[in-house]
Amino acid sequence: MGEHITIFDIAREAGVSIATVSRVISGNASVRAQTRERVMAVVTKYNFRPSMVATGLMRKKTHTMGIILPLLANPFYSMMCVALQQEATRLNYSTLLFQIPRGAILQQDFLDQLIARRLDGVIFSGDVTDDASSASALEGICKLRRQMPLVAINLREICPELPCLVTELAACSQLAIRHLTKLGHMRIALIGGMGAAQLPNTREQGYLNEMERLGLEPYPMTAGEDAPGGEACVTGLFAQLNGRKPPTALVAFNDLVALGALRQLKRMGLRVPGDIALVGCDNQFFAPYAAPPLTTLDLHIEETCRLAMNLLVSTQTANLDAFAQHFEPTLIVRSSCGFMSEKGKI
Amino acid sequence: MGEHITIFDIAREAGVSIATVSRVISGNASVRAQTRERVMAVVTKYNFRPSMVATGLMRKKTHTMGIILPLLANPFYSMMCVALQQEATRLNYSTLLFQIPRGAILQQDFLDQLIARRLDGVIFSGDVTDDASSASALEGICKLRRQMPLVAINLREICPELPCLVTELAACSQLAIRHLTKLGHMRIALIGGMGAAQLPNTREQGYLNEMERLGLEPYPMTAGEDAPGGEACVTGLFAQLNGRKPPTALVAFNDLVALGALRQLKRMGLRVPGDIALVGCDNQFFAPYAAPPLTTLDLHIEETCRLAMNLLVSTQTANLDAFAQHFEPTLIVRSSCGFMSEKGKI
DNA sequence: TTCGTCCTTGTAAACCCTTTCATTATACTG
DNA sequence: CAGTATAATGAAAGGGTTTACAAGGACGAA
Repeated sequence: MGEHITIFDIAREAGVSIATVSRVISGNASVRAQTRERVMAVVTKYNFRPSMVATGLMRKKTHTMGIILPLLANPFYSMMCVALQQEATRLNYSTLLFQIPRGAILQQDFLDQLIARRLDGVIFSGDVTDDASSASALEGICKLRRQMPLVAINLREICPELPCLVTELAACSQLAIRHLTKLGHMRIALIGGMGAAQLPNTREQGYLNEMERLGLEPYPMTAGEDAPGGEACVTGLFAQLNGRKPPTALVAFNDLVALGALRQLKRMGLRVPGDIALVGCDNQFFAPYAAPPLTTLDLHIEETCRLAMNLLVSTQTANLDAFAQHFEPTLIVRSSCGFMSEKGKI
Repeated sequence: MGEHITIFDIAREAGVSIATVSRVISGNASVRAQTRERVMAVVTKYNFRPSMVATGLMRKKTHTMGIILPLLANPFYSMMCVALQQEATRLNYSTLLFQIPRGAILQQDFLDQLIARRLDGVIFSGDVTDDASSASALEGICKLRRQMPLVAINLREICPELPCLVTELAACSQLAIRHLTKLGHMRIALIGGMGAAQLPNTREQGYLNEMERLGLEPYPMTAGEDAPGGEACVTGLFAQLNGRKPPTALVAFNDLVALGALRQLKRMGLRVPGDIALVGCDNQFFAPYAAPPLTTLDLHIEETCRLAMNLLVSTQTANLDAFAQHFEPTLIVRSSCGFMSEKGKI
């Protein structure tokens, strides 16, 4: 499209040097009022704005933050994206969005691109699993962190050097289980997840630990992270009971899984919460609209994201090595667990 | 974070001029094999990649596309974002995401920023309404289009100059209504929307037109675009019946509205599809998991997005003025409308 | 008047590349 | 082996800014 107007054009038309135009625009140098006005007139006449790629080159600052998330198909990550992007805008930054599917390791090539783009910083979030791909992703992140400001969300304390905001994911399972035991449940299964029982502060760990603490025997776990996964999980769970009595309550990895579980349970003729209780996680937008409305956990992810972005911006001035802040989930009670009074059957 | 390594460093260490390094990297000029190797060794040693901000300045190409969408809170737009971003990545572009809430007009200030960033192109999508804010947004878009490559999705043919990919939204209502009439319904209401009855190719228009074509009397419309809105819509609809018999079928503006409607209907003691049929729109991920699973319309938005991004990229070489391509929605039948046989009650 | 300040402005270097143009090295032809 | 065509390289300009530095002018003090 047509040529862009440059600072030279403005300078010529205003009858001053480019330096003066630059000073007028940036506003951080003294310019005679009369000159300023003359320049501003031309500037507004053409809607002139300095090319950010040129200023980026000079100032070594692109005013752009990278957001690296797994596929946004999971609305939880959409929420994060929304929150991060909005806060960035508020802070006068733009956001470059990258979706890297879990498992696709953060290859050198990708990291190099981030560097080449001279981003001012990067926010990273994603689920981590026990397997090798996660380890290598983590490694990539740590490497990246040495090259540019980076703050991680929910990456747990695996890379101690990483400035991290972490939701207490283990506490999610704990809260869910406590809620259920208060309602009288003792046979509680965790459905969904991505196989991260070895890692600290995961829902899997939280489940295992809390069950042990209460002297309850955990059910074998089944992996899954979306609605179809949730269906498969309950099928799988009931298939590998091996004579053991079925659970009276399910803790889902997230609301998506819960949604799938709901469907499969209905298919199996089990009523929620009448026959089996269910608690989700993430408090996603559809949770109140499930049938029955889902009891779930709110992770306060928007607040986390806001803080993360602010932190990232302030990185430029402050040192955040090993910064960490923790967020506690809160239980949102709706009706998928029923009420104490209904539970005479334990 | 530490200084970046530049092409000078590479050149010095490899004992060649920066021009040669540049040629080796870009690969589009002849360099003696031996020299190339020597340079490449240094390049890989340091993982050197030319700064994209510098190349952006030289080549006048940032390899960055802007994506302008309304709030991603609506998973339909998340889907678009995912699809657009993925296709961009495939085509070797990065995407800068902007969420501009509908109503927040596309101010000059925002447009100027897009220019200042020297984006290679912009994809725009959003709902359009009858009111002034939409008109002004459209105007902003048209203005932008004169300054940089731009393709619009579902913006209808309002700006004839705009290269557009458009889903036949009016056809959505039409398909839904036909499906319902085949099942015997005659009292059909449209719930949700944003007040766009005046505009061509909107669900609202489609509803009105098709009802008229069939000689059926339309119900007054109620606005809303998310799940809470859907609840309000059915409440509102039943409140302003004025003695008229209630509808036996509801066409929802989208699946979110349908979800809300489902909840409110249940609250009112109406069973879906037993007492009232419901069709959604967008075929969002949760549609199969609603109770009952939602009959809805698939807009093939991923395909649309893929094409849009390809188009945008090709804009650089081809002229797309007034390009337009239309996509037909397809009906996805699940169980929220029941089956013909159930309907003895008309 | 003359000197020293301060304010305003312009000149030019720098940022990190790509690319044109000129130059030198190599290969090819007769 | 001379002469020419071609391949490989380097020097330098250019892209659009910011900013350090220098210079000019106004002004008050001595």
